[in-house]
Amino acid sequence: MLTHANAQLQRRSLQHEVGHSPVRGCPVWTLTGSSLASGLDPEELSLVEHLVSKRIRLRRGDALYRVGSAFEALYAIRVGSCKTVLLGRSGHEQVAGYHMFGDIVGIDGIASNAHECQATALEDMEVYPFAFDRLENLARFSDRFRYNLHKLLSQECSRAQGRTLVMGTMGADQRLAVFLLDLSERYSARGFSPCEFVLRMTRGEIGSYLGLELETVSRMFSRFQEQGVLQVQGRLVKLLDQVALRALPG
Amino acid sequence: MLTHANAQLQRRSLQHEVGHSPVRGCPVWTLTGSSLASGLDPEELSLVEHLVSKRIRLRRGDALYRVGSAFEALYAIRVGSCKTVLLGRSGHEQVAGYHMFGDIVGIDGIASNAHECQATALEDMEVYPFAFDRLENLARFSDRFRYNLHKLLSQECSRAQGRTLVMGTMGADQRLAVFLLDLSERYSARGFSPCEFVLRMTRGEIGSYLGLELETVSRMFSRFQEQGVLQVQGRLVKLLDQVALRALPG
DNA sequence: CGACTAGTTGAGGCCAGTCAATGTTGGTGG
DNA sequence: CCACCAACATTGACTGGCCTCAACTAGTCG
Repeated sequence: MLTHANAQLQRRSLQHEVGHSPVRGCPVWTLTGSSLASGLDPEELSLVEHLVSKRIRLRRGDALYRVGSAFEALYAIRVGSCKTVLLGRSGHEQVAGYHMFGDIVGIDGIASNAHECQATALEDMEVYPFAFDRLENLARFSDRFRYNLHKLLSQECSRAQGRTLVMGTMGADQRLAVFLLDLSERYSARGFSPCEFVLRMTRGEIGSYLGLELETVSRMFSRFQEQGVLQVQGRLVKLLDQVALRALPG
Repeated sequence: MLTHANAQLQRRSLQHEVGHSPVRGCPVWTLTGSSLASGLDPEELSLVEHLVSKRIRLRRGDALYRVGSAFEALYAIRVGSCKTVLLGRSGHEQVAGYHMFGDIVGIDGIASNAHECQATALEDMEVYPFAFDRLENLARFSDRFRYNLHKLLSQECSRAQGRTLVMGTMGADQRLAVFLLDLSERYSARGFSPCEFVLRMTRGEIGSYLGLELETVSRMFSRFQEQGVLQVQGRLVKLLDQVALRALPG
């Protein structure tokens, strides 16, 4: 109950901050918040906006796309958050990413023209689809937009590569610390508190994302709390000692 | 001695296969072998070729670029192979990738205009630099090339993401199996034997790449040999039972 | 030859996985 | 309003896989 109210509050405060028209308007704020539209002049921005023809609503648990789905578009998240899940053979699955409003998902489909993972809403969502052929077309005319698109793709690489370093060299406590600091930074970049936020994932999903078991994640939360580094109550997390948290990873 | 002769042989046989002009010529074969130039018509191909102005030679151990180097170009590997290494703070480092001739390296620099890892030659190399601003420019005019470029970037993402799955969910034996099968496939795609090849990395580098210690890698090699799955002699690997190897992961 | 690097193998310890029991939360219907 | 249920979370005990430390071998180069 409290957590939900908190989310509401956050959402409202963001809307205020970026000062966008509350509903139905063009998704300017979604885009300017994203890397795709940064630095575009008004004319280019207008072109980008006109790529958006509809808005997709998802309920918690719904899939935006599934493994093997034909790749048609990138999706800008306007409201809510989702996870992307990779399926290993034998049903073994792993959370590949966590995406919040302002993020762009669907990049995994470009390589093979079919999505390689499944995107599942962690809460009710609204996303704007951008047909990829039209994005590519736009990239032909706008130097800046092309640059942004390349940067977006490249950043996705960097992110994934950073994760391999985390998974390959760090212990459970370090991994969780990195995860929390990443969340903190991303919330902060969106105008929210970097010290207090609500997790949208279960312990199991966090563990899957970090290459750990859910029990281990739970234990690490408890240990951090004992050490006074943070405070946890279910999915509500308060970071008390960011310095200590940052000192953990090597 | 034998291994080196083997490499020589392999190299010559490839040259034969793709039928390129043996030396000094334009790097057509390098490009057509790569994803960047696939499907281009002769005119476009010519444009790509003209992007190449020089050839860089590296000796084993030399760095093609270092962490923090200004990002200027992507590099097509004509001869040899290299590793890319990420540096965690506190000097901890991790091998991020292994790249052989026909591959393109340097993508890690796009996101922040500076390289995020270091590329080090594992043997003597020859690479062709492609100034990135000129690549971007070309991407403006050629739809097909733009598509290839996006695909290249996206594939890099997929590769990294696949690695996180390996590192997050698999045991030491499975990781090594995946690694060997990946090598096998890549050699095979270049016209070499998928069953017999020479590793260009030390046990320590393989371990770093897989998130394991060098002793563990060594032990896994020994175990596989005991089981009759493969045969190892130093860096020369012969895959005897690919079925068993493929059955391991998943 | 000696110094060095790469690789193999063994012994022991620790971190995280596994199994299992219990506690907590949120939603549903009597 | 409360009982009930399912999903989520916590905690403990035990196990095992991988890391760590260490000794030894093989090949390389000045």
